[in-house]
Amino acid sequence: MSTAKASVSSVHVSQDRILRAAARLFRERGFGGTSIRAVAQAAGILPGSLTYRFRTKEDLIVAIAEQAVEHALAEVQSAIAESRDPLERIRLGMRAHLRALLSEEDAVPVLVFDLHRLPEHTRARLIEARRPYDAIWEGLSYAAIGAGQLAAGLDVSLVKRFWFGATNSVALWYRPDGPLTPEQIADAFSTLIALGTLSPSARPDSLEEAFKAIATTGRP
Amino acid sequence: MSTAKASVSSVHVSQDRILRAAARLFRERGFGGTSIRAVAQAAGILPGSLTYRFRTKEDLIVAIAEQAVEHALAEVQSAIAESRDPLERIRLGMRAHLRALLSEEDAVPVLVFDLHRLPEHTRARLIEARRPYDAIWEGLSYAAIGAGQLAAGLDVSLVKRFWFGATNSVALWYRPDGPLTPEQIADAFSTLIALGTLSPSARPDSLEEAFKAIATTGRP
DNA sequence: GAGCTTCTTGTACAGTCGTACAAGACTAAA
DNA sequence: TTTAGTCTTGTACGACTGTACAAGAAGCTC
Repeated sequence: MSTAKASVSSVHVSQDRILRAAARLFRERGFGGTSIRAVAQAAGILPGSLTYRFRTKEDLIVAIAEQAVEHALAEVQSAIAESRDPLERIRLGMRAHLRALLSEEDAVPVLVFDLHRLPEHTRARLIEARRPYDAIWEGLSYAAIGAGQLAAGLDVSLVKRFWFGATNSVALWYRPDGPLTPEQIADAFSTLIALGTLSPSARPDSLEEAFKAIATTGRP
Repeated sequence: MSTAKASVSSVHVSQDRILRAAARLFRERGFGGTSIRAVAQAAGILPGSLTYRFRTKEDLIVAIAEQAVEHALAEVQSAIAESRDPLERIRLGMRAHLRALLSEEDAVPVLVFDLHRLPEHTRARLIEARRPYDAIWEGLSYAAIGAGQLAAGLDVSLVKRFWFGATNSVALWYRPDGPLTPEQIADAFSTLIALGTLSPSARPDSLEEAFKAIATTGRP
């Protein structure tokens, strides 16, 4: 990869076309359900050329993952730069995350949904590729906790899984011609996770009590 | 399927073994990544026998989906029978849903995560199979709204997607030997979506205002 | 145990899979 | 224009794919 990067711009474009085509197919049919030949055809090259660029199918999906991280990372970083308020930065970051997830960059959903069914070795490479992205969210979370904006007693890693799970799953039902824009969905989800859904009359007196009651004890 | 059901019990068991083996493989490797032969071997029969029972690969995944719905439906129905309070019934139902998702019945995650990448025709058959399950949740939602337990102004279908998205995604990271039981996770998620995550001091005065502000306008 | 149905077996087919590689076509520097 | 390096092509390999089917085994009813 790095050797190719040192080369001419026309090569780069082509590389990108291959990755886009592959990401789209992986997203639509899954990793196992997509053939090298199908990727090559979608990219407008012959299978042999694809093998030359990516020696194995695994190399291909790892390259896609790296592109996905690069893309999402850039989106999120530029989005959160708009504000200094930790909570607002999370909201803006989630907007960007969802935008990246739903954009034509099919690479992101591939990284989200195909990770768990890849060979162990490949999965490890992809998780490694995703690291910088995980790190940025780690930072955003701690900032909001430090500022006291999130309720005391919350299991932050569980909340993170909750939120990302909900947000990522938008890719499973979102249609570009649907009634809501990605930004609207992201904002709606941000509000839901911030405020909850109970009507005021049905809420308990002490939030702290309620939060401390959940998930504090482990397995029997 | 119905013809086989009229037969002997030993046949039934075998049918179930096939579906379990197939579901596990589909879950692990995806639909496209799993071969008929692999399923047959995992079930302890020869490929020919599998073809006899399920004429095509599509028939196989549809049968798995039907089993998934049957299983999850039974779990949820027996769980919600424990209470008459609409909100509590939703909490109990979600517990059951998550239990079904994480149980050894791999069929449920297959239905959740593989749906969107199947051929259109197959997808339609699976959505049809899932109908009774969707219906029961529809009923649970409306009951809670009718009882005024959910905040006014909420987009209920969006909340449903939010909650199911978060809950279903547990299957992507849950490990049986992890620190939390499915029930604990389900309850934690129920609390989160009920109460939100903001600290009391960071909450706005009027919930209604906040909820009405989200996702009420459509695309530009 | 005869007769009928249900299921399993083993093998076969035509097609596709991931990958390899010699041979040729490009491109850029010398 | 030569040379060296990069990339594409076309073809090939053995393994595997989903499905089909004749032949036989097993089970149930009478």
